[in-house]
Amino acid sequence: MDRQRRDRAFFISSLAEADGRHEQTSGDPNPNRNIRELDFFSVSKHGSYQPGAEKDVESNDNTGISDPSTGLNLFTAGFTVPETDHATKVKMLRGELGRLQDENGRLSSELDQITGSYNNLQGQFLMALHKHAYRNPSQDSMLDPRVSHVKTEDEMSEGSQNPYRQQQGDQTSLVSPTTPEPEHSDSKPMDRSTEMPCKKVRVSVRARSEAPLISDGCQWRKYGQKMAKGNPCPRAYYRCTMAAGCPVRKQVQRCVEDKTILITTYEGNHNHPLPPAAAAMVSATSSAAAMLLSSSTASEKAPAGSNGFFPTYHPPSALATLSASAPFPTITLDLTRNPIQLARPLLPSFPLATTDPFRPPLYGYNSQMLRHYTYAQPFMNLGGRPATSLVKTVGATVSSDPSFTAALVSTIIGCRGSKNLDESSGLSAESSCLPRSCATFSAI
DNA sequence: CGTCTTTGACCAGCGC
DNA sequence: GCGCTGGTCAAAGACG
Repeated sequence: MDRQRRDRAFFISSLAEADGRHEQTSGDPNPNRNIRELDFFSVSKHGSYQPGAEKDVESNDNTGISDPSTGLNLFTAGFTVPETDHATKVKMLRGELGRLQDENGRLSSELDQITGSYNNLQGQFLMALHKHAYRNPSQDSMLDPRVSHVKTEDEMSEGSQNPYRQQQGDQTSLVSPTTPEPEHSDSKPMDRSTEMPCKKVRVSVRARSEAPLISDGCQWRKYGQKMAKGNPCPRAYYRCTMAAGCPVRKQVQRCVEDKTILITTYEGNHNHPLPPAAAAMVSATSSAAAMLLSSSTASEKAPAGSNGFFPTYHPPSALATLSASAPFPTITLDLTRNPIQLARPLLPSFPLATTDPFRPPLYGYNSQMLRHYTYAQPFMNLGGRPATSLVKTVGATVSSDPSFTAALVSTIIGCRGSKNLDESSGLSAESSCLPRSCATFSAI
């Protein structure tokens, strides 16, 4: 392997040398550009390129380079450098460089296709999971039977006896899960089952804020306030006003133990595209939820060993916890904890950037999860309390109940607004998105 | 004047 | 059945 690194270093060094000598004739305004594009090979075992490495070249055995992290043989063509004719040398090196660039582009394209196919398949898999759970509610042994068969919005509307809602024609018709399920009406289209009937799954976000609200990018209208038992601070009720009939509601209340902590609980799916900040909020929650949902399976797939860059997998529950014992299954995203403690344990054994093709394969995570994880950390406050972990229990619980997993995914990850994540928020891999996502959780 | 917040009342679920 | 609690409504007031 060391020999291979030296060969690569020699090749790059030779190319730079030759390119520099003929820079004036090549007409290339950026003579180092090509070298930079290949420079990902130059990392030595010490983590940096060794300028003098080429001096240690003992021989060029033309065996090629097989990078174990990619399984690719990117330097297979054996070539020798004539020492007498620089023009021939440059010509050959340029030809080799062009070939490698073509191959690099082709591989990048293939990687994009594979990544896209993977994400597509994962989406189909989650959809299939959800449909299966919806059609087989009897298998929901873990959950409270009240939630085991989650009603569609139409079913819930039909079952509502609330005169206010009937009067207003509120399509969202939030009905308590204990409401008896109405008889099915043939007049209701059955294809509404695809609408992810999992409204009652909730996402709770804990964040330190002296302000009465945290800004999450959506527009909210306060419609009520109540004193909750056991908490001297009132609980405020908000509904989303970004679109008519948007069923999303949230509750805001201060933590009884620490009044600097604001607990915001979201419920329902947005029926409209999300603004960038809100999309970032959803994405952060999705990230935590996704990792939570994948914790048990990912831990099985994680590689046995670890190194400094790909640490051994730890469940993400230090940040996100999930409770199925509550009246509604609730994911709690705790942003009050110390990010330094959380950064490594949250980081599963997968690459963070899918744009880098020279990383190990994805262990059950799609690119959105990975990207969102990377920027989910900055808005965590410092100075939090020690992290607690419910994860193993949660992970086992979630993995043992596909219906709950599907419901959770469809509510938080597969919500109708979430498809706008990357479109509206620009939450691609660009690091420039970080400040915006951070602002998502800033106090207003 | 339109929008938003406040707040008392109402409703449903749950436990006793 | 009754009381408690959580959630919601809508009239009234505040605000720009």
